[in-house]
Amino acid sequence: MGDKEHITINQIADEAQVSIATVSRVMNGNTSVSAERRKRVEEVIQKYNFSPNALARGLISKQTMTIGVVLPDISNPYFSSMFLEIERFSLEAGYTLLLCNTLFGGSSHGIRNTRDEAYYFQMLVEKQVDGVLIIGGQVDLVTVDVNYKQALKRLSDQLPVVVIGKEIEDTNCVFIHPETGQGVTLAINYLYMLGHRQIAFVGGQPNVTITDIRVNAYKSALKELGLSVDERLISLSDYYSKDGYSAINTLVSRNVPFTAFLAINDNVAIGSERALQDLSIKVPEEVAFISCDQFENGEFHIPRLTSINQHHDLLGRLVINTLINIIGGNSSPPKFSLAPELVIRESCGTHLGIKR
Amino acid sequence: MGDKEHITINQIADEAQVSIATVSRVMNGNTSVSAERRKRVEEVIQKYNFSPNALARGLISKQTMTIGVVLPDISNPYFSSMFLEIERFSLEAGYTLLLCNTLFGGSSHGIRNTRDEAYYFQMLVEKQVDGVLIIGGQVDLVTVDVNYKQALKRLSDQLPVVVIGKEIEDTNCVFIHPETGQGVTLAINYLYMLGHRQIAFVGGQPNVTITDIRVNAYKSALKELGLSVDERLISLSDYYSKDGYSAINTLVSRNVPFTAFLAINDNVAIGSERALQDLSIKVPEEVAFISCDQFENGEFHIPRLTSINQHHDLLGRLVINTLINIIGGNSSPPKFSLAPELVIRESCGTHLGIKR
DNA sequence: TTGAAAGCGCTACCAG
DNA sequence: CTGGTAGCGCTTTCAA
Repeated sequence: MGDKEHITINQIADEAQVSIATVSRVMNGNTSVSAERRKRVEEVIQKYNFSPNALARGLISKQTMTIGVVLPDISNPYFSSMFLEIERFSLEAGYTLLLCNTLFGGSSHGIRNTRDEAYYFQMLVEKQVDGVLIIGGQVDLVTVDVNYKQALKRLSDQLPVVVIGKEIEDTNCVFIHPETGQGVTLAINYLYMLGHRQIAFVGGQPNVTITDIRVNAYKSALKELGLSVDERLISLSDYYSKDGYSAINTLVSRNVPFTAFLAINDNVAIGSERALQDLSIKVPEEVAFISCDQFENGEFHIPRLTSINQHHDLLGRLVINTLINIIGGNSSPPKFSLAPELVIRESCGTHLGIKR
Repeated sequence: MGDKEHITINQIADEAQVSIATVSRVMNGNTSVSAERRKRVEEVIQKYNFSPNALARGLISKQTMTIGVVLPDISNPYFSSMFLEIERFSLEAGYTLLLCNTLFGGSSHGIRNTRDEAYYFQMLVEKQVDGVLIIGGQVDLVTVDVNYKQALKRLSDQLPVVVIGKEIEDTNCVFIHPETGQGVTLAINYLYMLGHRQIAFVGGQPNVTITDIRVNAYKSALKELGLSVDERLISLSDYYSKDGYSAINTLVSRNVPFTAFLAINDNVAIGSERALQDLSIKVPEEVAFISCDQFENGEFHIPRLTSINQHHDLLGRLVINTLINIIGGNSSPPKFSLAPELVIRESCGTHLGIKR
């Protein structure tokens, strides 16, 4: 049972022989308290290890020092590394985070939630969080569901919301949309430079903005280089290892030759490589690849993954700062540019000495 | 600014021409409301999309339907997969989770927090969470810090606390301590069966319970098989890929031959393999290995990782259920056994056909 | 079935 | 500098 004792400000006031107003002042660092009383109060607080009830506090102050973070799947390194960065900054600013995994589209574990994002939104409003951060999920769909959009509007009508993703009109969210196509161009150019002319694209859920943008960037880059686009070289699936595995199998079954491919992220790259190995296709000798989104372990992979660092950590920092600023009343327009960086390692078969 | 409008129960009552008591009844599914009034109230609630203030609610009801989860690093697959499972069950029971990454011992990213666990504990108490789940961190140290212990005691004096880890006396926590040595025995026996006689142990932070237990199990298993224990074949470090990498380098530099090793988890295994590759030692031909703790991507690795499934998901389910039961007043003693399972894949060089 | 009213624990205003 | 007190928004008796 949760029936453990709870000290209140009244008991502290009693024992310290002062009014609750004075105790409150001491707790909030108000200067208008005599040294003697302050000391007395502090001692009693110490003695009972008293911590003020944040509910009561929040009821008056209208802030809970809590921020809601809504994302699809924390077990995905993309989200977890960002979350860590977000938490670090929240902590410094005194905020705590309510994490909501919507498991949109299913996680790597195949787990699915029974509740949708609207449910979480409602809950966050009820709990009076000071703001909400939305990182992926339904916002990322190329065409956003009407109900979702409505839920998002309602949420953003009630509290500050920052979302990582492309703008959804008729809502009051602040949208931060990093350029994610640029890196693809970098990658394609690099592969071209190495002599590759048949380059495939592997992984990523169809109809999700990031997939869309990258596929488009892929096509544009190809055209820019005077290469033709063959739709059969595009094999989408999802964002996990198993999806890289299946995507490669699909791709190979189409019998269109390719000498290199772009994987939507490191997980997909790993699954892809596994699939190629099972098909006795040598990597990187026969097929080179680059991942569009760098995760943690890539540099320990065999071969070490050449991939694009999209600076998720910086992005995380950016969004939490933006949100906290908005909560604080400073609506500083989020100015930023996170130029992606091609990290050349071994999965394209060369070192080039460019290593950095 | 967070100055968005907030509807309250009063306005709903006004508009519906009933008392706030009636509105409250409607919201809480109390039957003592006439159909007519109920309908009127529901319509107004709908109209304004009213959600009750959980702070005010919690102030009276003494519960916030929020649970605090304290763990070292959510970017570690061990924790994230467990968290997902925990969240799923919390959700069903109506709880939301406050996630606290203590970054104890530093994360894979090298990030460290400025606050310690005691700070989080304090914050969770203030926010009146209904219970706390502690998964790793300082609890896992072989000798627990005095201050930490005191903080833990204070926390558990004030609310229900379930910790995954070995018992720490003088606290009111419920401890759930899965057997983690058993799997090691399985692994060693398997390696022995394959003919290995010089088996090393790689990774894991020294002075952390789980490392300790596994190293001890490793030693016992070796002795059981009539093999001698050579301390030079034990190379500890930490739990990430980079740590597997460094641990192998240390190990090899000692010049004690080994034909197989146990890695503390899949991350370490991956880093280890990379190190061996860099040393031109062939895996699994020259050195076979098994990971003690299976993560997500192991089956896509080259070679596919043979590792031990410790059933973290089940453990997560177990602990959250235990906590929720305690919160609900049922102090059902956590009965369980999670027999680890050796998942044989390729990193020991054979398939054996045992595949399952 | 209904509403009035008493708080939950705290902050902030107002007098003194 | 200090204490009294009016709420914050809600639930829950207690009468009606």
